[in-house]
Amino acid sequence: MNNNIKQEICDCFDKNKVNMIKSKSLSDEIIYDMADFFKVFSDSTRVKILYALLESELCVGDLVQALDMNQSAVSHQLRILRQNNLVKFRKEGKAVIYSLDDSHVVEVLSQGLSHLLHKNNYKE
Amino acid sequence: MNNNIKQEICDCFDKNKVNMIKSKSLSDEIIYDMADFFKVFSDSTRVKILYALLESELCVGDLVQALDMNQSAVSHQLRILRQNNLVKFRKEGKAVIYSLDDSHVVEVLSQGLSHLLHKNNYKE
DNA sequence: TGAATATATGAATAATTGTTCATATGTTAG
DNA sequence: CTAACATATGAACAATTATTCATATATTCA
Repeated sequence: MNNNIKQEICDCFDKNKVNMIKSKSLSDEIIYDMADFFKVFSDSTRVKILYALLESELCVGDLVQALDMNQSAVSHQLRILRQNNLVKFRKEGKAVIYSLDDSHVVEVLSQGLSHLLHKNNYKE
Repeated sequence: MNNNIKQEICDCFDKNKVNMIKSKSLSDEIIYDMADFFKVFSDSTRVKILYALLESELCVGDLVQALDMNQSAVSHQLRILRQNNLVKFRKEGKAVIYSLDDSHVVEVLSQGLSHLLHKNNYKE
């Protein structure tokens, strides 16, 4: 057995390590875009909307009913989802019908859910 | 007076659809936890920290150098990452060495990245 | 012991954000 | 045309949040 395991000592202000990290770091642009992408999923109203649209396309009025929320609040959040290309819409008469636009949405949501189910115990 | 009543319910209101959505909706508890989970990834400082830790475990001082940020700001964000079980730490002398705690972190980050790379064109 | 170092934290501040209210836009029916 | 409806939006407000400054805690070393 090899007891001579080299301990990884934290050499603070170790230029080599720091420079390696710096050289592999993503550009600020990508970092900010990434944070913004996840920010869209960080509001419960938007998550509710996305989960509802996972089941079916819906007009704004039906979304308002299903989520039991203020119409204006739903509209404002739909705008954010639209601007981030997570939902698309078509008009049908007076109604505007929203649906999921991005296949990543499903994956991101299910990843978040599986993370929580793994960590927590939710009762029925 | 009240001859200007705003209607909350639209004509396209589809009871069956709405009830179906309601019956399949997640509990508020899960929704809030999900939003909170993604909220952790919605700040650029935290994303930077996580990406750095993807390369190597790092003490706080090295993180501060690598990200070129205020020590206090990094510490505050590390606390949030800790509280959400995304990073773990061990002490080694005066230093506190952080590393990724959750396998989901890698998946979530790479999903966010692949989403952006598909959507955007980033220059070298 | 006390100085030096590494990290953490409370308070203050500035910036961002979600909701609500009121109203605007756009569509259809009469 | 006008009325009614469906949705969108601007402004105001409250709540949240990230950062900074100052300081506290904890560890090592002389």
